Amino acid sequence: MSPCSQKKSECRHCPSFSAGIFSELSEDELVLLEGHKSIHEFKRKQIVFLEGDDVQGIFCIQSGKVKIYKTTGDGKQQILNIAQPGSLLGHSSLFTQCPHAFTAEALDDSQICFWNQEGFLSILQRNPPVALKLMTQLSAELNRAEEKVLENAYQSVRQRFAKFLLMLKDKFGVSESQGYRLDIYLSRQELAQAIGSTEETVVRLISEFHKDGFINIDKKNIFVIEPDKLLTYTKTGY
Amino acid sequence: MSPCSQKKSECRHCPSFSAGIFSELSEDELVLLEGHKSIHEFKRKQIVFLEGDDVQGIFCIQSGKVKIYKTTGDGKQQILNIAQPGSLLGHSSLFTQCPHAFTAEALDDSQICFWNQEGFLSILQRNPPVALKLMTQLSAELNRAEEKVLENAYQSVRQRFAKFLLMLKDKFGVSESQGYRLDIYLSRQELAQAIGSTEETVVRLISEFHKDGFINIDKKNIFVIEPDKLLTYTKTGY
DNA sequence: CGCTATTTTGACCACGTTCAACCGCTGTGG
DNA sequence: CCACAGCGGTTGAACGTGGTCAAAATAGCG
Repeated sequence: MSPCSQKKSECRHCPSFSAGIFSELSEDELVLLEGHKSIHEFKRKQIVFLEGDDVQGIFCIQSGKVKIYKTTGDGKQQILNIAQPGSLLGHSSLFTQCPHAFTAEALDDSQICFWNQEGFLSILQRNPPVALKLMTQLSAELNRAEEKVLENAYQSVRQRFAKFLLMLKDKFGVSESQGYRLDIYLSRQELAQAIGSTEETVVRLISEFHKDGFINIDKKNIFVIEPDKLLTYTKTGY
Repeated sequence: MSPCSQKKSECRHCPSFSAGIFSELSEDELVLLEGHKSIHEFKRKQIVFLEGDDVQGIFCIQSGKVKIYKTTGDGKQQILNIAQPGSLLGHSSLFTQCPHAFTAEALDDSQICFWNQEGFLSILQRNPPVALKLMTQLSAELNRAEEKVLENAYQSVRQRFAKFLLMLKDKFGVSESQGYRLDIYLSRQELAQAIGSTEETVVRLISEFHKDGFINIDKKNIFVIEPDKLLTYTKTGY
Protein backbone atom coordinates (compact mmCIF):
# COMPACT_ATOMS: atom_id res chain seq x y z
CA MET A 1 0.00 0.00 0.00
CA SER A 2 1.43 3.35 -0.99
CA PRO A 3 1.81 6.08 1.63
CA CYS A 4 -0.58 8.12 -0.43
CA SER A 5 -3.53 5.74 -0.14
CA GLN A 6 -2.90 5.57 3.57
CA LYS A 7 -3.19 9.32 3.86
CA LYS A 8 -6.44 9.40 1.94
CA SER A 9 -8.25 7.51 4.66
CA GLU A 10 -7.35 10.08 7.31
CA CYS A 11 -10.09 12.37 8.55
CA ARG A 12 -8.03 15.46 7.78
CA HIS A 13 -8.13 14.50 4.12
CA CYS A 14 -11.86 13.97 4.10
CA PRO A 15 -13.46 16.46 1.69
CA SER A 16 -15.82 17.53 4.44
CA PHE A 17 -13.19 17.75 7.16
CA SER A 18 -13.18 21.52 7.50
CA ALA A 19 -16.96 21.64 7.89
CA GLY A 20 -17.07 18.75 10.35
CA ILE A 21 -16.88 18.55 14.09
CA PHE A 22 -13.21 17.54 14.15
CA SER A 23 -11.87 20.51 12.22
CA GLU A 24 -10.19 22.16 15.20
CA LEU A 25 -8.39 19.18 16.69
CA SER A 26 -4.64 19.47 17.27
CA GLU A 27 -2.17 17.22 15.48
CA ASP A 28 -1.87 14.99 18.54
CA GLU A 29 -5.60 14.66 18.93
CA LEU A 30 -5.99 13.87 15.26
CA VAL A 31 -3.60 10.99 15.71
CA LEU A 32 -5.74 9.69 18.57
CA LEU A 33 -8.85 10.15 16.44
CA GLU A 34 -7.34 7.98 13.73
CA GLY A 35 -6.24 5.45 16.33
CA HIS A 36 -9.80 4.85 17.47
CA LYS A 37 -11.19 4.73 13.97
CA SER A 38 -11.96 1.80 11.72
CA ILE A 39 -13.19 2.01 8.14
CA HIS A 40 -15.93 -0.20 6.78
CA GLU A 41 -17.22 -0.94 3.33
CA PHE A 42 -20.98 -1.10 2.80
CA LYS A 43 -22.64 -2.24 -0.41
CA ARG A 44 -25.79 -0.59 -1.79
CA LYS A 45 -28.88 -1.71 0.19
CA GLN A 46 -26.69 -2.93 3.05
CA ILE A 47 -27.78 -1.96 6.56
CA VAL A 48 -25.32 0.12 8.58
CA PHE A 49 -27.38 -0.22 11.73
CA LEU A 50 -30.94 -1.22 12.44
CA GLU A 51 -33.64 0.53 14.46
CA GLY A 52 -33.73 -1.24 17.81
CA ASP A 53 -30.12 -2.43 17.68
CA ASP A 54 -27.84 -1.65 20.58
CA VAL A 55 -25.61 1.33 19.98
CA GLN A 56 -21.99 0.31 19.52
CA GLY A 57 -20.57 3.63 18.52
CA ILE A 58 -20.77 6.39 15.99
CA PHE A 59 -20.31 6.47 12.21
CA CYS A 60 -19.15 9.09 9.73
CA ILE A 61 -19.64 8.76 6.01
CA GLN A 62 -16.46 9.01 3.95
CA SER A 63 -18.03 8.26 0.58
CA GLY A 64 -21.47 7.26 -0.62
CA LYS A 65 -25.00 8.10 0.48
CA VAL A 66 -27.03 6.64 3.32
CA LYS A 67 -30.76 6.85 3.91
CA ILE A 68 -32.02 7.23 7.45
CA TYR A 69 -35.50 5.95 8.10
CA LYS A 70 -37.94 4.84 10.75
CA THR A 71 -40.40 1.98 10.43
CA THR A 72 -43.95 1.84 11.78
CA GLY A 73 -45.44 -1.17 13.51
CA ASP A 74 -47.06 -2.30 10.27
CA GLY A 75 -43.93 -1.96 8.20
CA LYS A 76 -44.35 1.43 6.56
CA GLN A 77 -41.22 3.52 6.36
CA GLN A 78 -40.53 7.22 6.68
CA ILE A 79 -37.25 8.50 5.31
CA LEU A 80 -35.97 11.18 7.66
CA ASN A 81 -32.76 12.16 5.98
CA ILE A 82 -30.34 11.36 3.19
CA ALA A 83 -26.86 11.47 4.68
CA GLN A 84 -23.87 12.34 2.52
CA PRO A 85 -20.07 12.30 2.95
CA GLY A 86 -19.16 14.05 6.18
CA SER A 87 -22.48 13.26 7.86
CA LEU A 88 -22.39 11.66 11.27
CA LEU A 89 -24.65 8.64 11.82
CA GLY A 90 -25.98 7.44 15.12
CA HIS A 91 -24.82 10.47 17.08
CA SER A 92 -28.28 11.09 18.46
CA SER A 93 -28.45 7.61 19.96
CA LEU A 94 -24.99 7.71 21.45
CA PHE A 95 -26.07 9.64 24.54
CA THR A 96 -29.60 8.51 25.17
CA GLN A 97 -28.68 5.05 26.43
CA CYS A 98 -31.40 3.70 24.18
CA PRO A 99 -31.20 1.44 21.14
CA HIS A 100 -30.93 3.06 17.74
CA ALA A 101 -34.07 5.09 17.03
CA PHE A 102 -33.84 4.54 13.29
CA THR A 103 -32.24 2.50 10.56
CA ALA A 104 -29.34 3.55 8.34
CA GLU A 105 -29.08 1.87 4.93
CA ALA A 106 -26.49 2.51 2.23
CA LEU A 107 -27.92 3.91 -1.02
CA ASP A 108 -24.56 3.56 -2.81
CA ASP A 109 -21.55 1.40 -2.17
CA SER A 110 -20.09 3.44 0.65
CA GLN A 111 -17.07 3.81 2.87
CA ILE A 112 -18.04 4.58 6.41
CA CYS A 113 -15.79 5.29 9.38
CA PHE A 114 -16.57 4.03 12.85
CA TRP A 115 -15.58 4.89 16.43
CA ASN A 116 -16.77 2.79 19.30
CA GLN A 117 -18.57 4.46 22.15
CA GLU A 118 -15.67 4.69 24.62
CA GLY A 119 -13.24 5.86 21.98
CA PHE A 120 -15.51 8.63 20.78
CA LEU A 121 -16.55 9.75 24.24
CA SER A 122 -12.93 9.98 25.34
CA ILE A 123 -12.21 12.23 22.38
CA LEU A 124 -15.25 14.28 23.27
CA GLN A 125 -14.21 14.67 26.89
CA ARG A 126 -10.71 15.76 26.01
CA ASN A 127 -11.91 18.27 23.44
CA PRO A 128 -14.65 20.65 24.56
CA PRO A 129 -14.74 22.38 21.16
CA VAL A 130 -15.70 19.08 19.54
CA ALA A 131 -18.47 18.65 22.09
CA LEU A 132 -19.65 22.17 21.38
CA LYS A 133 -19.74 21.50 17.64
CA LEU A 134 -21.64 18.33 18.21
CA MET A 135 -24.18 20.20 20.30
CA THR A 136 -24.49 22.76 17.56
CA GLN A 137 -25.17 20.04 15.07
CA LEU A 138 -27.71 18.28 17.27
CA SER A 139 -29.44 21.62 17.74
CA ALA A 140 -29.53 22.29 14.03
CA GLU A 141 -30.95 18.86 13.36
CA LEU A 142 -33.56 19.33 16.04
CA ASN A 143 -34.65 22.61 14.53
CA ARG A 144 -34.82 21.02 11.10
CA ALA A 145 -36.93 18.16 12.39
CA GLU A 146 -39.40 20.51 14.06
CA GLU A 147 -39.51 22.56 10.90
CA LYS A 148 -40.53 19.37 9.12
CA VAL A 149 -43.31 18.77 11.63
CA LEU A 150 -44.66 22.20 10.79
CA GLU A 151 -44.41 21.63 7.06
CA ASN A 152 -46.05 18.24 7.14
CA ALA A 153 -48.91 19.67 9.14
CA TYR A 154 -49.79 22.51 6.84
CA GLN A 155 -48.42 21.82 3.38
CA SER A 156 -49.98 19.75 0.62
CA VAL A 157 -48.23 16.72 -0.79
CA ARG A 158 -47.48 18.77 -3.89
CA GLN A 159 -45.71 21.40 -1.85
CA ARG A 160 -43.75 18.85 0.12
CA PHE A 161 -42.64 17.07 -3.03
CA ALA A 162 -41.54 20.30 -4.68
CA LYS A 163 -39.58 21.18 -1.59
CA PHE A 164 -38.02 17.74 -1.44
CA LEU A 165 -36.90 17.97 -5.06
CA LEU A 166 -35.30 21.33 -4.35
CA MET A 167 -33.52 19.85 -1.35
CA LEU A 168 -32.19 17.04 -3.53
CA LYS A 169 -31.10 19.58 -6.11
CA ASP A 170 -29.16 21.58 -3.51
CA LYS A 171 -27.56 18.47 -2.04
CA PHE A 172 -27.02 16.26 -5.08
CA GLY A 173 -27.69 18.40 -8.12
CA VAL A 174 -25.02 18.61 -10.81
CA SER A 175 -25.45 21.29 -13.45
CA GLU A 176 -25.82 19.86 -16.94
CA SER A 177 -27.16 21.15 -20.22
CA GLN A 178 -30.64 19.76 -19.50
CA GLY A 179 -30.71 21.36 -16.06
CA TYR A 180 -29.66 20.07 -12.66
CA ARG A 181 -29.30 16.31 -12.70
CA LEU A 182 -30.07 14.79 -9.32
CA ASP A 183 -27.11 12.53 -8.72
CA ILE A 184 -29.11 10.14 -6.56
CA TYR A 185 -31.48 7.34 -7.36
CA LEU A 186 -34.58 6.86 -5.27
CA SER A 187 -37.44 4.57 -6.30
CA ARG A 188 -40.95 6.03 -6.48
CA GLN A 189 -41.60 4.23 -3.25
CA GLU A 190 -38.62 5.87 -1.57
CA LEU A 191 -39.65 9.27 -2.85
CA ALA A 192 -43.07 8.65 -1.35
CA GLN A 193 -41.57 7.56 1.96
CA ALA A 194 -39.50 10.72 2.08
CA ILE A 195 -42.48 13.06 1.76
CA GLY A 196 -44.97 10.95 3.69
CA SER A 197 -47.17 9.98 0.78
CA THR A 198 -47.80 7.08 -1.59
CA GLU A 199 -46.15 5.73 -4.71
CA GLU A 200 -49.14 6.54 -6.91
CA THR A 201 -49.35 10.14 -5.75
CA VAL A 202 -45.65 10.64 -6.40
CA VAL A 203 -46.04 9.25 -9.92
CA ARG A 204 -48.87 11.68 -10.61
CA LEU A 205 -46.89 14.61 -9.24
CA ILE A 206 -43.86 13.69 -11.32
CA SER A 207 -45.93 13.56 -14.48
CA GLU A 208 -47.58 16.86 -13.52
CA PHE A 209 -44.27 18.62 -12.89
CA HIS A 210 -42.94 17.07 -16.07
CA LYS A 211 -45.89 18.27 -18.13
CA ASP A 212 -45.43 21.75 -16.65
CA GLY A 213 -41.80 21.67 -17.72
CA PHE A 214 -40.38 22.01 -14.22
CA ILE A 215 -38.54 18.72 -14.28
CA ASN A 216 -37.42 16.17 -16.81
CA ILE A 217 -37.10 12.41 -16.62
CA ASP A 218 -34.44 10.50 -18.49
CA LYS A 219 -33.83 6.86 -17.72
CA LYS A 220 -33.49 6.70 -13.94
CA ASN A 221 -32.50 10.33 -13.65
CA ILE A 222 -34.55 13.29 -12.56
CA PHE A 223 -33.53 16.69 -13.88
CA VAL A 224 -34.68 19.86 -12.18
CA ILE A 225 -35.17 22.39 -14.96
CA GLU A 226 -37.04 25.21 -13.29
CA PRO A 227 -36.10 25.37 -9.61
CA ASP A 228 -37.71 28.80 -9.31
CA LYS A 229 -41.04 27.52 -10.55
CA LEU A 230 -40.84 24.65 -8.09
CA LEU A 231 -40.08 27.16 -5.38
CA THR A 232 -43.35 28.97 -6.02
CA TYR A 233 -45.11 25.67 -5.39
CA THR A 234 -43.51 25.74 -1.98
CA LYS A 235 -45.46 28.85 -1.07
CA THR A 236 -49.01 28.89 0.16
CA GLY A 237 -51.84 28.20 -2.23
CA TYR A 238 -50.89 24.89 -3.87
CA MET B 1 -37.11 38.45 52.95
CA SER B 2 -36.73 35.35 55.06
CA PRO B 3 -33.78 33.04 54.48
CA CYS B 4 -36.29 30.36 53.60
CA SER B 5 -37.82 32.16 50.63
CA GLN B 6 -34.32 32.89 49.40
CA LYS B 7 -33.51 29.21 49.47
CA LYS B 8 -36.62 28.30 47.53
CA SER B 9 -35.40 30.13 44.47
CA GLU B 10 -32.20 28.11 44.30
CA CYS B 11 -31.89 25.50 41.58
CA ARG B 12 -31.04 22.77 44.08
CA HIS B 13 -34.47 23.23 45.60
CA CYS B 14 -36.25 23.06 42.29
CA PRO B 15 -38.57 20.04 42.29
CA SER B 16 -37.02 18.88 39.05
CA PHE B 17 -33.42 19.48 40.11
CA SER B 18 -32.39 15.86 40.39
CA ALA B 19 -33.69 15.06 36.90
CA GLY B 20 -32.16 18.17 35.35
CA ILE B 21 -28.84 18.85 33.72
CA PHE B 22 -27.36 20.53 36.81
CA SER B 23 -27.86 17.66 39.22
CA GLU B 24 -24.19 16.74 39.49
CA LEU B 25 -22.69 20.16 40.02
CA SER B 26 -20.47 20.66 43.06
CA GLU B 27 -21.35 23.12 45.82
CA ASP B 28 -18.98 25.70 44.39
CA GLU B 29 -20.36 25.36 40.91
CA LEU B 30 -23.91 25.62 42.17
CA VAL B 31 -23.01 28.95 43.74
CA LEU B 32 -21.71 30.12 40.36
CA LEU B 33 -24.85 28.84 38.70
CA GLU B 34 -26.98 30.93 41.05
CA GLY B 35 -24.72 33.90 40.49
CA HIS B 36 -25.41 33.94 36.77
CA LYS B 37 -29.11 33.38 37.19
CA SER B 38 -32.01 35.81 37.20
CA ILE B 39 -35.63 34.94 37.83
CA HIS B 40 -38.46 36.40 35.80
CA GLU B 41 -42.20 36.48 36.20
CA PHE B 42 -44.37 35.86 33.14
CA LYS B 43 -48.13 36.26 33.05
CA ARG B 44 -50.40 33.89 31.14
CA LYS B 45 -50.25 34.60 27.38
CA GLN B 46 -47.04 36.54 27.80
CA ILE B 47 -44.26 35.80 25.31
CA VAL B 48 -40.98 34.50 26.76
CA PHE B 49 -39.21 34.79 23.43
CA LEU B 50 -40.37 35.15 19.86
CA GLU B 51 -39.46 33.17 16.77
CA GLY B 52 -36.92 35.27 14.91
CA ASP B 53 -35.65 37.11 17.99
CA ASP B 54 -31.96 37.14 18.71
CA VAL B 55 -30.90 34.61 21.30
CA GLN B 56 -29.89 36.26 24.57
CA GLY B 57 -29.49 33.17 26.69
CA ILE B 58 -31.26 30.16 28.02
CA PHE B 59 -34.36 29.71 30.19
CA CYS B 60 -35.49 27.09 32.67
CA ILE B 61 -39.05 26.90 33.97
CA GLN B 62 -39.39 27.01 37.74
CA SER B 63 -43.17 27.04 37.86
CA GLY B 64 -45.94 27.19 35.28
CA LYS B 65 -46.37 25.83 31.78
CA VAL B 66 -45.08 27.19 28.50
CA LYS B 67 -46.17 26.33 24.98
CA ILE B 68 -43.56 26.14 22.26
CA TYR B 69 -44.80 26.79 18.75
CA LYS B 70 -43.78 27.69 15.25
CA THR B 71 -45.72 29.96 12.90
CA THR B 72 -46.14 29.55 9.15
CA GLY B 73 -45.89 32.38 6.66
CA ASP B 74 -49.65 32.79 6.63
CA GLY B 75 -50.01 32.84 10.39
CA LYS B 76 -50.95 29.27 11.20
CA GLN B 77 -49.33 27.82 14.29
CA GLN B 78 -48.02 24.39 15.18
CA ILE B 79 -47.52 23.63 18.86
CA LEU B 80 -44.37 21.55 19.18
CA ASN B 81 -44.21 21.03 22.89
CA ILE B 82 -45.74 21.95 26.22
CA ALA B 83 -42.87 22.68 28.58
CA GLN B 84 -43.26 22.17 32.32
CA PRO B 85 -41.20 22.98 35.43
CA GLY B 86 -37.63 21.84 34.94
CA SER B 87 -37.79 22.16 31.14
CA LEU B 88 -35.09 24.16 29.42
CA LEU B 89 -36.19 26.72 26.84
CA GLY B 90 -34.14 28.01 23.98
CA HIS B 91 -31.32 25.53 24.44
CA SER B 92 -31.51 24.42 20.83
CA SER B 93 -30.98 27.94 19.56
CA LEU B 94 -28.10 28.70 21.90
CA PHE B 95 -25.51 26.99 19.76
CA THR B 96 -26.75 27.45 16.23
CA GLN B 97 -25.89 31.16 16.03
CA CYS B 98 -29.33 31.67 14.55
CA PRO B 99 -32.35 33.56 15.86
CA HIS B 100 -34.89 31.63 17.88
CA ALA B 101 -36.50 28.96 15.73
CA PHE B 102 -39.80 29.08 17.61
CA THR B 103 -41.88 31.08 20.05
CA ALA B 104 -42.32 30.35 23.76
CA GLU B 105 -45.51 31.62 25.39
CA ALA B 106 -46.61 31.19 29.00
CA LEU B 107 -49.81 29.18 29.46
CA ASP B 108 -49.94 29.95 33.18
CA ASP B 109 -48.49 32.71 35.26
CA SER B 110 -44.96 31.34 35.45
CA GLN B 111 -41.61 31.84 37.10
CA ILE B 112 -38.80 31.31 34.68
CA CYS B 113 -35.04 31.40 35.35
CA PHE B 114 -32.60 32.89 32.90
CA TRP B 115 -28.88 32.67 32.18
CA ASN B 116 -27.30 34.81 29.53
CA GLN B 117 -25.27 33.19 26.83
CA GLU B 118 -21.78 33.80 28.25
CA GLY B 119 -22.77 32.80 31.74
CA PHE B 120 -24.30 29.56 30.64
CA LEU B 121 -21.53 28.67 28.24
CA SER B 122 -18.91 29.28 30.92
CA ILE B 123 -20.73 26.87 33.22
CA LEU B 124 -20.92 24.39 30.38
CA GLN B 125 -17.22 24.63 29.63
CA ARG B 126 -16.20 24.15 33.23
CA ASN B 127 -18.49 21.15 33.68
CA PRO B 128 -18.28 18.46 31.03
CA PRO B 129 -20.97 16.35 32.75
CA VAL B 130 -23.45 19.20 32.27
CA ALA B 131 -22.52 19.38 28.61
CA LEU B 132 -22.99 15.64 28.32
CA LYS B 133 -26.43 15.82 29.90
CA LEU B 134 -27.40 18.63 27.61
CA MET B 135 -26.31 16.56 24.63
CA THR B 136 -28.35 13.68 25.94
CA GLN B 137 -31.36 15.92 26.19
CA LEU B 138 -30.91 17.40 22.73
CA SER B 139 -30.61 13.86 21.38
CA ALA B 140 -33.77 12.74 23.12
CA GLU B 141 -35.66 15.74 21.79
CA LEU B 142 -34.37 15.08 18.30
CA ASN B 143 -35.54 11.49 18.45
CA ARG B 144 -38.90 12.60 19.74
CA ALA B 145 -39.28 15.12 16.93
CA GLU B 146 -38.46 12.55 14.27
CA GLU B 147 -40.88 10.15 15.91
CA LYS B 148 -43.48 12.84 15.46
CA VAL B 149 -42.66 13.18 11.79
CA LEU B 150 -43.31 9.48 11.41
CA GLU B 151 -46.58 9.65 13.32
CA ASN B 152 -47.91 12.63 11.43
CA ALA B 153 -47.14 10.91 8.16
CA TYR B 154 -48.99 7.69 8.81
CA GLN B 155 -51.53 8.22 11.57
CA SER B 156 -55.04 9.61 11.27
CA VAL B 157 -56.09 12.72 13.10
CA ARG B 158 -58.06 10.51 15.47
CA GLN B 159 -54.96 8.53 16.37
CA ARG B 160 -52.88 11.65 16.83
CA PHE B 161 -55.49 13.23 19.07
CA ALA B 162 -55.81 10.08 21.19
CA LYS B 163 -52.05 10.00 21.56
CA PHE B 164 -51.93 13.66 22.45
CA LEU B 165 -54.55 13.23 25.17
CA LEU B 166 -52.55 10.36 26.61
CA MET B 167 -49.43 12.50 26.60
CA LEU B 168 -51.31 15.24 28.44
CA LYS B 169 -52.56 12.67 30.92
CA ASP B 170 -49.03 11.44 31.63
CA LYS B 171 -47.66 14.94 31.95
CA PHE B 172 -50.50 16.84 33.59
CA GLY B 173 -53.04 14.24 34.70
CA VAL B 174 -54.17 14.26 38.33
CA SER B 175 -56.11 11.24 39.51
CA GLU B 176 -59.61 12.15 40.68
CA SER B 177 -62.82 10.24 41.21
CA GLN B 178 -64.01 10.99 37.67
CA GLY B 179 -60.72 9.84 36.17
CA TYR B 180 -57.55 11.71 35.32
CA ARG B 181 -58.17 15.42 35.20
CA LEU B 182 -55.86 17.15 32.76
CA ASP B 183 -54.47 20.02 34.79
CA ILE B 184 -53.94 22.19 31.75
CA TYR B 185 -56.28 24.35 29.71
CA LEU B 186 -55.91 24.47 25.97
CA SER B 187 -58.53 26.00 23.69
CA ARG B 188 -59.96 23.87 20.88
CA GLN B 189 -57.79 25.90 18.58
CA GLU B 190 -54.67 25.09 20.57
CA LEU B 191 -55.57 21.41 20.69
CA ALA B 192 -55.90 21.53 16.91
CA GLN B 193 -52.57 23.29 16.54
CA ALA B 194 -50.90 20.64 18.67
CA ILE B 195 -52.03 17.73 16.48
CA GLY B 196 -51.89 19.53 13.16
CA SER B 197 -55.59 19.69 12.48
CA THR B 198 -58.51 22.10 12.71
CA GLU B 199 -60.79 23.38 15.47
CA GLU B 200 -63.87 21.70 13.99
CA THR B 201 -62.24 18.31 13.68
CA VAL B 202 -61.07 18.48 17.29
CA VAL B 203 -64.58 19.32 18.44
CA ARG B 204 -65.97 16.33 16.57
CA LEU B 205 -63.31 14.03 18.00
CA ILE B 206 -63.95 15.27 21.53
CA SER B 207 -67.66 14.61 21.19
CA GLU B 208 -66.91 11.19 19.69
CA PHE B 209 -64.53 10.20 22.50
CA HIS B 210 -67.03 11.59 24.98
CA LYS B 211 -69.89 9.59 23.52
CA ASP B 212 -67.71 6.47 23.62
CA GLY B 213 -67.03 7.13 27.30
CA PHE B 214 -63.29 7.50 26.92
CA ILE B 215 -63.18 11.06 28.16
CA ASN B 216 -65.40 13.46 30.04
CA ILE B 217 -65.84 17.19 29.77
CA ASP B 218 -66.68 19.34 32.77
CA LYS B 219 -66.47 23.09 32.54
CA LYS B 220 -63.08 23.80 31.01
CA ASN B 221 -61.63 20.49 32.16
CA ILE B 222 -60.98 17.35 30.20
CA PHE B 223 -61.01 14.08 32.11
CA VAL B 224 -59.40 10.97 30.69
CA ILE B 225 -61.53 8.07 31.87
CA GLU B 226 -60.35 5.16 29.78
CA PRO B 227 -56.69 5.63 28.88
CA ASP B 228 -56.45 2.01 27.74
CA LYS B 229 -59.27 2.44 25.27
CA LEU B 230 -57.61 5.58 23.93
CA LEU B 231 -54.40 3.62 23.59
CA THR B 232 -56.05 1.14 21.27
CA TYR B 233 -56.94 4.08 19.04
CA THR B 234 -53.25 4.73 18.83
CA LYS B 235 -52.70 1.43 17.07
CA THR B 236 -53.22 0.86 13.38
CA GLY B 237 -56.69 0.68 11.95
CA TYR B 238 -58.37 3.89 13.16
C1' DC C 1 -37.95 -14.75 -24.66
C1' DG C 2 -40.50 -15.30 -20.48
C1' DC C 3 -40.66 -13.99 -15.75
C1' DT C 4 -40.64 -10.65 -12.08
C1' DA C 5 -40.43 -6.07 -10.18
C1' DT C 6 -41.36 -1.46 -10.83
C1' DT C 7 -43.96 2.13 -12.73
C1' DT C 8 -48.05 4.07 -14.55
C1' DT C 9 -52.94 4.81 -15.21
C1' DG C 10 -57.76 4.68 -13.90
C1' DA C 11 -61.81 4.56 -10.90
C1' DC C 12 -63.51 5.05 -6.50
C1' DC C 13 -64.08 6.56 -1.98
C1' DA C 14 -63.10 8.39 2.74
C1' DC C 15 -61.09 11.42 5.71
C1' DG C 16 -60.73 15.69 7.03
C1' DT C 17 -60.90 20.60 5.60
C1' DT C 18 -63.66 24.54 4.52
C1' DC C 19 -67.39 27.55 4.86
C1' DA C 20 -71.48 28.98 7.03
C1' DA C 21 -74.73 29.27 10.47
C1' DC C 22 -75.89 28.82 15.15
C1' DC C 23 -75.51 28.24 20.18
C1' DG C 24 -74.35 29.66 24.90
C1' DC C 25 -71.87 32.29 27.87
C1' DT C 26 -69.85 36.68 29.58
C1' DG C 27 -69.17 41.28 29.93
C1' DT C 28 -70.77 46.01 28.80
C1' DG C 29 -73.57 49.93 28.23
C1' DG C 30 -78.00 52.07 27.92
C1' DC D 1 -82.49 44.94 34.22
C1' DC D 2 -82.37 43.92 29.64
C1' DA D 3 -80.22 44.30 24.95
C1' DC D 4 -76.56 43.40 22.47
C1' DA D 5 -71.98 42.50 20.98
C1' DG D 6 -68.22 39.40 21.08
C1' DC D 7 -66.01 35.19 21.62
C1' DG D 8 -65.32 30.35 21.98
C1' DG D 9 -67.46 26.34 20.98
C1' DT D 10 -70.64 23.33 18.23
C1' DT D 11 -73.07 21.48 14.30
C1' DG D 12 -74.18 20.72 9.43
C1' DA D 13 -73.33 20.34 4.52
C1' DA D 14 -70.32 20.26 0.60
C1' DC D 15 -66.14 19.75 -1.43
C1' DG D 16 -61.45 18.24 -2.60
C1' DT D 17 -57.17 16.10 -1.70
C1' DG D 18 -55.04 12.23 -1.67
C1' DG D 19 -55.19 7.27 -0.33
C1' DT D 20 -56.71 2.57 -1.83
C1' DC D 21 -57.37 -1.09 -4.90
C1' DA D 22 -57.06 -3.21 -9.33
C1' DA D 23 -55.10 -3.65 -13.61
C1' DA D 24 -52.22 -2.47 -17.47
C1' DA D 25 -47.76 -1.00 -19.26
C1' DT D 26 -42.98 -0.89 -18.99
C1' DA D 27 -38.45 -2.07 -17.62
C1' DG D 28 -35.07 -5.18 -15.85
C1' DC D 29 -32.88 -9.62 -16.00
C1' DG D 30 -31.77 -14.39 -16.20
